[in-house]
Amino acid sequence: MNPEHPANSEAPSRALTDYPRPSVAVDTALLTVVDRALSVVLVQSGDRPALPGTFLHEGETLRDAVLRSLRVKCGILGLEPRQLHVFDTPTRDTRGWVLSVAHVDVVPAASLSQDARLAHPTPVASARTLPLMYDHAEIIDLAVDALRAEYADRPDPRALLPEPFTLRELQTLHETIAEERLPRDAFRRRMEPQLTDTGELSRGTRGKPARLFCRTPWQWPLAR
Amino acid sequence: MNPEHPANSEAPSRALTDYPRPSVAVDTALLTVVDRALSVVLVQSGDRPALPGTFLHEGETLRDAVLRSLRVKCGILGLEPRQLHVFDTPTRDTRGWVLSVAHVDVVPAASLSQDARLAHPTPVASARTLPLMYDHAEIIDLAVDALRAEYADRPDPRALLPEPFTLRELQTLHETIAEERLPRDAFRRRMEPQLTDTGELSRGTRGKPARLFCRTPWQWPLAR
DNA sequence: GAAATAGTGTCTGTAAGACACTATCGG
DNA sequence: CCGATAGTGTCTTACAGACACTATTTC
Repeated sequence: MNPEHPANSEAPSRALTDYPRPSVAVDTALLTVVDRALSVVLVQSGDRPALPGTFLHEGETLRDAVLRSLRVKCGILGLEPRQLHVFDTPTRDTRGWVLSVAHVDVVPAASLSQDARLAHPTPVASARTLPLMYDHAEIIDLAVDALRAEYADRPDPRALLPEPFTLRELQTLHETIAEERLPRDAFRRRMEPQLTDTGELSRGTRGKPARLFCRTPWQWPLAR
Repeated sequence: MNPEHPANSEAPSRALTDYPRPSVAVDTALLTVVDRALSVVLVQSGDRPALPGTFLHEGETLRDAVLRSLRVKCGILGLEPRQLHVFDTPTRDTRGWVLSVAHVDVVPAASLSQDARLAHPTPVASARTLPLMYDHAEIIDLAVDALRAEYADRPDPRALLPEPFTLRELQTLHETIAEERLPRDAFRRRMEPQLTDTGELSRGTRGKPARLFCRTPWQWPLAR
């Protein structure tokens, strides 16, 4: 923002609202992991699947608009949306001049199973084959990249796993997000110092019981 | 964007423009390196220094708005703005509801010395002490972080150095951006494979003449 | 006991930092 | 020759990947 706006440079007495303004929307790639598949929540929008989104209301922050759209369209609460990119092609929406601020958010699958009519988790591999609207395929790619970057060095930073969990469960989650196998010993060496050992062991599983861990309140930059 | 917009869900016949819309601005941290100092271009805006910015015009992309603001306010052409973040606090501008899309762009110092009345490169360390407007201090921090990330692994990706250049010149530039000394041999080992040797040598300098290099058209991901 | 999984130890290759040494210019 | 800078070689340390071995449970 800058005071050298139209109201100053052309006609100081005119209000900002005398100049054309775009509609501003938010669209969110809500990611989750169901059954070892990295998935994105799609809603039905007219004849096509689409990411949940809404228009920004007056006096509302982008974050609040995202949370509102997820609440209304997916019945989801309490998340941490993160901005990805503003899509601004003037012709991207046939109804008029619309900017869309793409977001990513992440939620455990257990939190969204309330109403399958509203929220439809779809594996991202399948979603890529669907006729999505506007820039939604691109938003999904940006969201997945952002999630992978978050999970590259830290154990489950978005709290997808219920605590406590074993290292095996953590590794399976990270492999699902990375979409590749990870070396077991290197994974353990990197993650174990960042976890808190509960002292308890898993029970009822096949094989040797595994130690159970909790997430450690985040420390910068991997304190020693 | 999503068809479940107000015009659909509340009153199908009403147009998008019947609903309140924000003004959308762009603000750009235009970074450069002058005289071994990482600097940001400030313009005078009313009584305060500020980042160059403008309001988005109808039918214009954010990129074009950034380029227009740099052209009009700094006399600069031909750059590559990159989005950083959308600032959306409803009360951040006293004149009304204004969103600002923060950008970073980078330009060689030689390209902006045309009109000192318009463009004022200021070392970022000094800029941090100034009473900047709105969120501009935060934008500068985001811009510097983005620039550092770009320069961490690649030789002068924003083409700040005129070609050809010596490894010493390249290292001095990278040290200025990182604001720390870099180990000479490790820097050489990492950067030299990513450069093209011109076969020429520097002349007229003190000490042994250095080989002159050009940037190599970018290869992913450091091909071997 | 067999199968399965957890946890640990060791070797090797790579890359970075530290350091030293040689090479070649201007003065 | 001297100072200064360029360029190269080597040693050490850190860490990731590969691999193997031991430990402890269920069936």
